Amino acid sequence: MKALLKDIEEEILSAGGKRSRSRAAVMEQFFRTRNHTTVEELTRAVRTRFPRIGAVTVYRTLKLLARMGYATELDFGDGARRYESSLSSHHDHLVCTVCGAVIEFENKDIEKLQDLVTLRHGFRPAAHRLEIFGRCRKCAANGAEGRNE
Amino acid sequence: MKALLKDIEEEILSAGGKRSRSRAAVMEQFFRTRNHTTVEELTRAVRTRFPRIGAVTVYRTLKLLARMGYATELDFGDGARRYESSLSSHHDHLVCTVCGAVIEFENKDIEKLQDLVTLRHGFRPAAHRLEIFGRCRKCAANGAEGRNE
DNA sequence: TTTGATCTTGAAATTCATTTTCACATTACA
DNA sequence: TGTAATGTGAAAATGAATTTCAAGATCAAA
Repeated sequence: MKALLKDIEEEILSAGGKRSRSRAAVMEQFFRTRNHTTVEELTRAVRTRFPRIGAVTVYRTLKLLARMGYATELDFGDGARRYESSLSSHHDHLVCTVCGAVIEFENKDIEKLQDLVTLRHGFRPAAHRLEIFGRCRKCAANGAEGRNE
Repeated sequence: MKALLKDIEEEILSAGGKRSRSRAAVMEQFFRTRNHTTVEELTRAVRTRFPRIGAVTVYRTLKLLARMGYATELDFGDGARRYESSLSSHHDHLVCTVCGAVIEFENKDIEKLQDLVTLRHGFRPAAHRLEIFGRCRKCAANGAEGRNE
């Protein structure tokens, strides 16, 4: 973790950037925080320790991490962009449209089939995103209605 | 097509809605227009024939169609929500981050694997979305840089 | 067909996430 | 240490999407 932050800082340096306390604080909090966090959540979290850090810096830092490949932008259709660390192994999402729960899953076979598809189209994949929307076990049992029903 | 519009109108009626010329015009244009259209594009198209129709009505109509299951909301990460008719068979997308080209593909095997995954989690799927981002054949050959590089 | 309740509309106002601007602070490196 | 460049935060700007509201349509009952 300590090492990770150092690596990122050095990558920024060698790309012509500079170190910054604010950015370091945001990055550390980001890799600490639960996954699928929004800018708003992360800003609040960072501010408990560094009250003067602005939301703009959080936006900028997350965008930077995404550009460098350390974070992934997500969209679960609720109007707020979410970010997750891209360091843990790749996974996709089951999103419950009733209670908002997000279940992560990993499926190598699906990935392999995706590679076949891209190959067939001469397409060079860089990233992908698979989200399945529906009702989680609990909400399906309750027979409750979802956001779009 | 004529029949489709009639069906939708009747579904709206039996749900307590009323007929409307504006909405009919938007719907007809929507099913005529190329896929992956934005509200802005569709508004412009509708207005060539009905200049007084407002963008608000287009927003409302597309949202309605999505709620009724006749349209699907998409997000290719370029800041504008897109809609496609959900009448043609389901497919997913390869999105070129260099030139913006969108290639549709269909893969039953991937869908089957998805069903297995949801089953395993007791999840009742209602919709899913799979987008693969990267470079299309042409842009990969050119060695050009993409939006996020 | 008139009436009246209800839905729909379009323009303008509003909301809300995100981006840009800008003056000032911080950092890197000579 | 000087200084050129990058980073910061507050406020302003942007832009897509939604809400509001008064006026216009539509439908069903009388």
